[in-house]
Amino acid sequence: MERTGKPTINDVARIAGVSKKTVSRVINRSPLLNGDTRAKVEQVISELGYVPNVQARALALRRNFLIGLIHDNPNAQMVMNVQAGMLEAMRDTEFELIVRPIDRGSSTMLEDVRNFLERQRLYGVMFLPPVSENEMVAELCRELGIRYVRMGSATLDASEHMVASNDCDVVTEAVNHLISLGHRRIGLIAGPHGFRSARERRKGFENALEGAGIKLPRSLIADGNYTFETGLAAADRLLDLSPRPTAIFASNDEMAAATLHAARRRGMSVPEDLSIVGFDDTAIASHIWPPLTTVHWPIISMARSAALKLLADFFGDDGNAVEEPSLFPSTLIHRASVAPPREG
Amino acid sequence: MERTGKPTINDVARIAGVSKKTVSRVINRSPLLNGDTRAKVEQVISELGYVPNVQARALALRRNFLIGLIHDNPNAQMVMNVQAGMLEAMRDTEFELIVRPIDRGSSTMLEDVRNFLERQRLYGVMFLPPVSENEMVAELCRELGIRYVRMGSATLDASEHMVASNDCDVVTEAVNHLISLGHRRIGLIAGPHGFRSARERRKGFENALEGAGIKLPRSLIADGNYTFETGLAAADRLLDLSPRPTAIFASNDEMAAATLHAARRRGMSVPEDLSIVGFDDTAIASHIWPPLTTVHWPIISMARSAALKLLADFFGDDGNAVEEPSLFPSTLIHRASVAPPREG
DNA sequence: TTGTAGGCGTTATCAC
DNA sequence: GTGATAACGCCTACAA
Repeated sequence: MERTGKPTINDVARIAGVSKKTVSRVINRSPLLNGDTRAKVEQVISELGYVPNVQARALALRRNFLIGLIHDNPNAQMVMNVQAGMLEAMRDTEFELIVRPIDRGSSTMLEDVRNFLERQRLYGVMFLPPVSENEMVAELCRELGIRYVRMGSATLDASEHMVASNDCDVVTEAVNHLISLGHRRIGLIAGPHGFRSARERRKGFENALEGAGIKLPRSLIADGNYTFETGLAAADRLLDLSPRPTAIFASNDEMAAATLHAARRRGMSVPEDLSIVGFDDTAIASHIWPPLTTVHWPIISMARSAALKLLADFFGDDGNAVEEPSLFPSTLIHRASVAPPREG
Repeated sequence: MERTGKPTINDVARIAGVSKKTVSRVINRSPLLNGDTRAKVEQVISELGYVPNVQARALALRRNFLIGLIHDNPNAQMVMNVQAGMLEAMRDTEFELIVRPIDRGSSTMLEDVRNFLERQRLYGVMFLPPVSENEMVAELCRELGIRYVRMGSATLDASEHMVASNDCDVVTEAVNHLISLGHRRIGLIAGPHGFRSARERRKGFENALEGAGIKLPRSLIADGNYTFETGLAAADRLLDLSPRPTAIFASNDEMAAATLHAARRRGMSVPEDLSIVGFDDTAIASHIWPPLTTVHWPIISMARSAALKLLADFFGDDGNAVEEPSLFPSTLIHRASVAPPREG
């Protein structure tokens, strides 16, 4: 009697003595259903251990319940936080998260994304920086008619497609803080050129100096690549200068940690000989000694919000739902890696 | 003429003047196909931009192309590395990765996993520790007839279901190294009780001391929870002892970093006043100052191997494929956080 | 409130 | 080699 494989809607219908459609109604909680019928069907469902087939459902509904996360981000903690935030929004829904790291750099990157989106026919996708900064992926989504949200360091798209932080302003705030402590020779370890976030943070840095009327020798800007190793090299370049900078703003924590590393390696103490400010507030920032003054951005909230934007149509019978914000202010976290310079 | 939505196999068949089945054969690279027919169909496919619908395919084939990753692991870098390793194995296949963090602790954990597996009908799942150590999830997979692989600190299952490291032995090696340098008072910051990895590492620690005939005061073992905060508290407890330990093995890097943090906070220098060994070789281990001596385990290789085990049936027309290993030896990485004790 | 017929886009069967 | 026809498991019309 028991066929191999799992029971289907037909089995339930047959055993419960009703039509498939009635079972379907039970599954989908149709309101117009006799209580007795429903009870009977539910009874059979639980006896059989029937579970609807999502693939068949997706086919019939012509849409599935998959949300994609596309990223080419080197920061593990950030990606995990994004996943956590998105999954929080998707909790108790039938949506699942499918992750797709891609290779920026690769010449076929855009084709890869296109293939992925076309094949999977996702309900929606989220893009993380830096790939999110690429206008062509947004264009692609529009062409394919697929819901998308981009995460970034500045507003690049319409509100329903964007969650952004205010990198530029918060860096200005951070550097102003250094200036207010008396620092004048402040170094910058910049991020990679292709990254919008790198540009924003650099702009914020320059705005602060300009606002304070400090003229900036070009040599006080060193290029990094958001990695520890490049941060180390950049820090060494800055610390080789004479006179040395008394403070360094590194465009992310990884490079800030490298700066600390470089300073210690040459016997300098932090913050006495050198103040350091990072960006991201990743685990390393609070775990190294001394703990890093850094910029915290609410990644989990941003990701949750992004997922909710993606799911807006799904939740949105009540069109008057509170609209999700698209700008998420970052904040400066004061810790022990910053102090006034030794010699005023 | 253009209907809304994407072209289907029917459109291709109609325009190419062949049957659906022929188109299907082209898609699936059936060998018995006239070259002309194939060329014509491929022409139409590319003109139309036709992409097969994976949901329909999944329905017809009665299996999909999704691999699940189930974890409740607090270590972001580890999870990301696992994802990277699995995706490496899945590259250029039509498989996709769907991630599912779960809440250990939750009383409905097992039910959640069951629902997830039953609904999604995945091709296979990978479990990360610590949930992978739970025998009931393996039991569940067997019951549901779903392919699974577990990752762990010791061999818990048959080779085709397991990728394991040798935590116990490598910790013994690490502690022997400390002993050979002259350390006698060696502290342990243990991991949480529920974790097999915590047990293995503790066992390795005890084996080394026993092997050297060192009797271990109970107070030299402090409990941690694999988090920075608990590591900090545990380290403080050990450093409050008198006499102090001259070396501490922390069961993971997070807690080792915390130990370093605690030591510096009280003005001790590392490794002069205290040697520290961690476990995991996460980014923080090499980035803090001094860089941590720690245990490296080949997570990416393990994850790649695990995915290949999952996909063995799929790849495995050639049954004589090289079998994937299931034991992956970890290695001790010597860095600057270890030195001989100050007073012999 | 419930059931029937037909379709979603693909693959398997088995003729031709 | 190729093509009707019938699954696969569900859902949306439209009837009853």
